[in-house]
Amino acid sequence: MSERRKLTLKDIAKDLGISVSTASRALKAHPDIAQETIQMVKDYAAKHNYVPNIIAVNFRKSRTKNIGLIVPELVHHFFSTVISGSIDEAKKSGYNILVSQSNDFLADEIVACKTMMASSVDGLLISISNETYDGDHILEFIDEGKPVIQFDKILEKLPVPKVIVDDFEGGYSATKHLIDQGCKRIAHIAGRKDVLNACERMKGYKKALNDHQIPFKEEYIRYCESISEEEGEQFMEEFLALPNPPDAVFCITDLVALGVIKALKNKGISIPDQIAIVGFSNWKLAEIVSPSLTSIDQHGYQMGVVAVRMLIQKLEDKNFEIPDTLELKTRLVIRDSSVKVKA
Amino acid sequence: MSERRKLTLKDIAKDLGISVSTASRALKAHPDIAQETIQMVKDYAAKHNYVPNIIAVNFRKSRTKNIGLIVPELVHHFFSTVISGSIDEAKKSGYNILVSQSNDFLADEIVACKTMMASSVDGLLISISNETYDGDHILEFIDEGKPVIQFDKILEKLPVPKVIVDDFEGGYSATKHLIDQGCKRIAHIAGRKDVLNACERMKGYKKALNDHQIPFKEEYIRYCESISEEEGEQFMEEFLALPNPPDAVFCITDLVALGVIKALKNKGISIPDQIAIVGFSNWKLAEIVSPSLTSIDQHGYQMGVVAVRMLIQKLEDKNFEIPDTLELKTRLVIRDSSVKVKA
DNA sequence: TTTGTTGATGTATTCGTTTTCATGGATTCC
DNA sequence: GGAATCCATGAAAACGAATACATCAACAAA
Repeated sequence: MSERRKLTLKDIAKDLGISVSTASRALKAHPDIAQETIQMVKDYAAKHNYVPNIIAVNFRKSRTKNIGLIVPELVHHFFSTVISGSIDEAKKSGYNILVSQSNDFLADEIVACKTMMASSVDGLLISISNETYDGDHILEFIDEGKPVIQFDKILEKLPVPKVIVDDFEGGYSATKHLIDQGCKRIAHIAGRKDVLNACERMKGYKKALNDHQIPFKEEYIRYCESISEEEGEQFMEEFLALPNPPDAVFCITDLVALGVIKALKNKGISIPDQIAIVGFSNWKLAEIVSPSLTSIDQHGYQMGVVAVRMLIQKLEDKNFEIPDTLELKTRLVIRDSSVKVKA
Repeated sequence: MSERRKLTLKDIAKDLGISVSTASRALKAHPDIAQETIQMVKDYAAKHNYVPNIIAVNFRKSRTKNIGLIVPELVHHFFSTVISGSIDEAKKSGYNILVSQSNDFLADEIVACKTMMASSVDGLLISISNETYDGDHILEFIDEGKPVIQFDKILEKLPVPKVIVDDFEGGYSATKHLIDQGCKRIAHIAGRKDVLNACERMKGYKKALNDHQIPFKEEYIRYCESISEEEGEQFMEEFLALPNPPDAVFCITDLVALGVIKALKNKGISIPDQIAIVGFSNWKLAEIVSPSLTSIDQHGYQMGVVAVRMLIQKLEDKNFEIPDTLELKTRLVIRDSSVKVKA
């Protein structure tokens, strides 16, 4: 109904008897413009509720103020935390976040990249899929002069800055915590050997054992393929069948730990007294399961914030050099699944 | 490095010795243009990898192809499902989704609306906060000629189309399911009386009781304020203290059901044999808890898809009339927490 | 031949803002 | 008194695509 055409600079100029350029400059308090003129224009603009046409501005500046964000999965506690952080941080500088998901398929990831390119984002944040071993589709952004930052799941060989969690430290502190609880036979259900994050956690695990004179035993190791609850359950059953079963399990992720808990409950084995458990990622479910699950928090929100902040710095100042790798520390969140009552 | 300036229509026109307008029209196969010319231009464009400058196009058409999406909480299983659906659907038509969250505060919601307005979205999808009883900030979009659709949590009095879940039916089928299991004393932990969804579920609950000649008893009703696990636990304890405790509980949400389960486990009461439980929303946790939780699925993904589809239809065709209210049916997902073994 | 019609293309304007490059008056300097 | 220097402003040209309107040839109808 109120078909009021939007007020433009031209309207202001005409009404005030000045030129469009003066109006434009006055609004940004350009030093060339007289103080009174600036006041006059600003007052007029405020009174008539002038708001610059952002589409025109973006066109003029050839930018969109949109930042692309590609994650493997959107309906996922960790990633939605990251998204939440990036949106909040981007908003502060007037940027928007466009989210897309790869479903952990390379093909979808490539499509997502193309879509982002087509909607002409100013820059890209990406956490790669499990299938991504080559980053040509990502490098295209660089070719177009659009900065890119990788986060969490990264392709190490890509010459693109990275924001990651210190998985090594996380693996170390999870394992050390179990050692501190008096555990001697600590198993590890790991992720795929070709996924970087998983390897780092494994390294942390090994280092912690080593630092405390506990021998590493291959029989206490299993590798997940799909990082599922079912795998956790199955591997735990295998561990229980060993002549000398472990007294603790460090799991690559909370979901796997859930499977482990299920297997132990089925056998009537008490957690943590007989077997202590630590997960990784600190998902919502860690609070929810019983017993509640000790886990490693990855500061997803913070990761989103940091990644966006660096990208925007680069966007606003071409000369800004994004640090090559930024590692966030993890945090051990102790809950019931790992704390042995002191005898 | 490759500082290749982007190919524009002007370049094509010059190289081909035609005018810019002919080039433009040829690319969209305008009927005025000769077939050979169309072919020639298209071939050239394909060969030189011409991609129209979307920022210029959007400017010319005064649109952004961005759709705003405001939810109470982003890190939330149901809402991220909705987001996932809307993003996927929007992508099909070349639209982007800009997500923002209100944290269930009115003030944040207003800010989010302003941000959306400032980034000049073409339309808005919104699920209101718990504090929103007045929609002036939402009507502003209508004033600006930008279509709006409410979804899930809606303000009924707002003259703005709504996509909702049939909460009444959900409440009814949850209750009926418990009745079918042979339960006679069915309690309901409800939501706030001033929240529409909660009331509808309550109505469905009452109707189901009534249809099966079970008297409604106020003593079996509790109202949550914050819809928390703690409330579920506390109210369940209150129920247990009754002279004649319920043999089933229908909870406003899965999280509340979780609290109920916790309370029952503490008391050593068996689920579902002594007390059966049904939740609502079918969050991830429903599969995870033990016993797994019977719940009502709200088809979040589908809701996102539908809402976006209608908004886009309106955007592409001003004359399209969005139906005033679209109700999606719920689905009862039966799990262990409610199925009594037949004696 | 003249007029009308159609088909294919070109010209010019527009969208709203920013920015480069004048312009012209006032002041200062020699 | 003329040149140099400011200062404040305006005029105009971008940015890239879409489009209303103009042109002009070829051909058909009269």
